[in-house]
Amino acid sequence: MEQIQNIENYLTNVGIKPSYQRMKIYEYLIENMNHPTVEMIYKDLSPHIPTLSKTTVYNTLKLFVDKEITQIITIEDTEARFDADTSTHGHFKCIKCGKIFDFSFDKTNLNIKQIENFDIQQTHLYIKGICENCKNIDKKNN
Amino acid sequence: MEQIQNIENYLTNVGIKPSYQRMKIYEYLIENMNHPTVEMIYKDLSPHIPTLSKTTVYNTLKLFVDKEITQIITIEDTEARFDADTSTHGHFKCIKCGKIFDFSFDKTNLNIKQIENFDIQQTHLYIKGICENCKNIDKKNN
DNA sequence: TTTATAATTGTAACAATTACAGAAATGGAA
DNA sequence: TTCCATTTCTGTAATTGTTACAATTATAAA
Ligand SMILES: [Mn+2]
Ligand SMILES: [Mn+2]
Ligand SMILES: [Zn+2]
Ligand SMILES: [Zn+2]
Repeated sequence: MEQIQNIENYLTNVGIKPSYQRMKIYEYLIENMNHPTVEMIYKDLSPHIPTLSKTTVYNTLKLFVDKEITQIITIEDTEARFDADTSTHGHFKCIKCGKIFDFSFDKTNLNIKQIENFDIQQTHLYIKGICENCKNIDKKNN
Repeated sequence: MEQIQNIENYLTNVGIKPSYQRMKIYEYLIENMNHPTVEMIYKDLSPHIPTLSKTTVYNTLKLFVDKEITQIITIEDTEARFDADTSTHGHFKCIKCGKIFDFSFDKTNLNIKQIENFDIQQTHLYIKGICENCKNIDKKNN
């Protein structure tokens, strides 16, 4: 209710006309910070917005990315994931359970010499491996 | 000539039967460290191997990745890129000229707390922006 | 040479994404 | 209100990167 009100103002402030679909999709993104795919967003919102088209999900996300209120996570090469948290932070993907975890890192002391005169606009750190929970499950089974 | 000989031995050592196609594709990867796409590899090798199939390029790259002599670079969400340098190193993509630059970074001082008990297998650092050359071109035009 | 196995090829299938044209909604001006 | 222009949304078709699969070809041992 009030959340929607906030979203409406927020979208307006960044120059996006707050249509019902756009508000619902943005609301979904901030309530589900688990880096959803287009498919997940569409599947979950369809019951509540029966007329929703997958094209609208694609168009809306592209608009959000253009206006820089959403970032694309390409940690897997199969399909894109979306994140309403546009701050620079890292992503860990567990190859066992598939879950994607956020983590923060210090990009100031990366000490990168080769590109020090380059103009940096986006920094993405992707780490793959096995999360603590899956590690413990593995231990038990051995 | 001799290069091919080395590649033949190298592939054999990592457990890959060195067919002509596989040797040529691996040779292409180490001679073109510009992180080619499947399309680039296929286009460039086709004239020299007229019977080459794009499926063979896909199959061969998957085999190289499985045997860990090649890594997949997913810096763009459109198509996969391949890198015969499997060491942990960063990639910078210039959004003007599209070129992808390698750089080294010290992953030890990233200071990541949230995933310190996780089992890390791969680390990918992708940075996007404008390279020095394109920056200078921009300056001249303003 | 025969025969089994592995590698390659070409086509079809698939899945994610984009293009596009028509329908619906929106927001003034008359 | 009605009319009209513009924007947004929708559904389908097209496109693109990738994978599945069956048939062909190459390889190598018996
Ligand atoms: Mn995130
Ligand atoms: Mn590289
Ligand atoms: Zn896990
Ligand atoms: Zn450049």
